[in-house]
Amino acid sequence: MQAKTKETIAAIEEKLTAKGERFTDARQSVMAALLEFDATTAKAYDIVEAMGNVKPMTVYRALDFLVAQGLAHRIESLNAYAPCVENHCAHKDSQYLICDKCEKVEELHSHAIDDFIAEQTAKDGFKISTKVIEIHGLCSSCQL
Amino acid sequence: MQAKTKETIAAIEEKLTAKGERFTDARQSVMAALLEFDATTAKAYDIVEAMGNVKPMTVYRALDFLVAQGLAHRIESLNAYAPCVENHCAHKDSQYLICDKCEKVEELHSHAIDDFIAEQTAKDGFKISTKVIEIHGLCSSCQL
DNA sequence: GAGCCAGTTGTTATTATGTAACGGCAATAT
DNA sequence: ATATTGCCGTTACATAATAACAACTGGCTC
Repeated sequence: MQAKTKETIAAIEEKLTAKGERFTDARQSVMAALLEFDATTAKAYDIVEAMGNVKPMTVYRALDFLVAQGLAHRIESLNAYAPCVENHCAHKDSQYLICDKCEKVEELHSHAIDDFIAEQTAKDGFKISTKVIEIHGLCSSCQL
Repeated sequence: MQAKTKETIAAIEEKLTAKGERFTDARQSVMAALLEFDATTAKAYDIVEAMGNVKPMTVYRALDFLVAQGLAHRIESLNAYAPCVENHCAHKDSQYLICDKCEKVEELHSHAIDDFIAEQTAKDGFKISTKVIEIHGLCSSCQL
C-alpha cells in the first residue's frame, strides 16, 4: 500500500468522524483499494479481487457508502468507480473526462455546462434530478 | 402490434435497403418490439421476454445493429434501449432527457452544449471520442 | 450494567446483464 | 459452382448487482 494512500485514509477518517459517520474497516479497505488504482477506474469485482477474501456484497455496500459521502464516483458508462478526494463545491454536478486508454478520470465542474443544460431543459418543462455526463476520449498524455 | 409500428418498420426497411444494409427478420422483430414499448426505454431482457422463444444473444446482436444504424440508442445509466426514428443531423451528439417516472426519453440536439463541452475540454488537451449525456428527472406530464 | 435501537456486517443464494465460441445457413461475389 | 462474407442458433459462460436474514456493534436510556 502506497504511503500516500495511508495519509489520505487518515485524512478521510478525520473528516468522517467529524461528520458523525463511521469509517469502518470494510469501508477503509475498499477506499484504500480504490485509491491504489491511482485515479484510474476500478470495477467492483476488481476491488473484490484486489482485496481477496471479501464478498462482492461487502464491496458494493462500501462503494455505496463512499459514493454517498462523495468519496467516490460511479461511472455509469463503465460500471466502474473512481475515487474522489478533493472536496469541491456541490459535488453533485460534475462532468467526467474519461481516458479510454489509461483509464484515468478527470472531473470538470463547469457551472456553465450545468446552467446551459438547465436552460435548455427548462424549455421542455423538464425537471432535472440527476445528470450523467461522461465524456470519453484520450487524455493529453495518451495522444502522443 | 400497433399499426404505426408496421408503418415505421416498412419505412426503415426501405431506408436500410437503400443503404445496402440487411433488415433481417431478427432485426425487424427486435425493432418492432422496441417500438411497441412506445418511446419508453426497454431492457434487453424485456425484449427477450416480449418476443418469447428468442435467445438473449439474438436480441443483443440485433440491438447492436440498430444502435450502429442510429435506429436505437443505448441508455448507459439504465442498461436500456430506446428506439429512435427521426433521422437528425449527426446523431452522434445527442443528449437524453429521461423521465424516471414514465420512462419516456426525449432527445436534445444542442450544438450549444456540444460546443461548450468541446471548448471546456480543449483546455485540458482532451480529445473527445464519445459523450454520454443522460439527464434524469421528471418530464412535464409527470410533474402534475 | 441491562435493555434497546439503529446501523453495520457476514453469509448464502439468486437475479440481471452481457459475451465467447463454434457450427451452420443465406446472400452475394468471382 | 464455388468461395467469401455476413448472419443466425445454440450452448455455455462471464460479469454485475441485489435480496434476504441472522448476527454483531456502538451508542442510548433507564
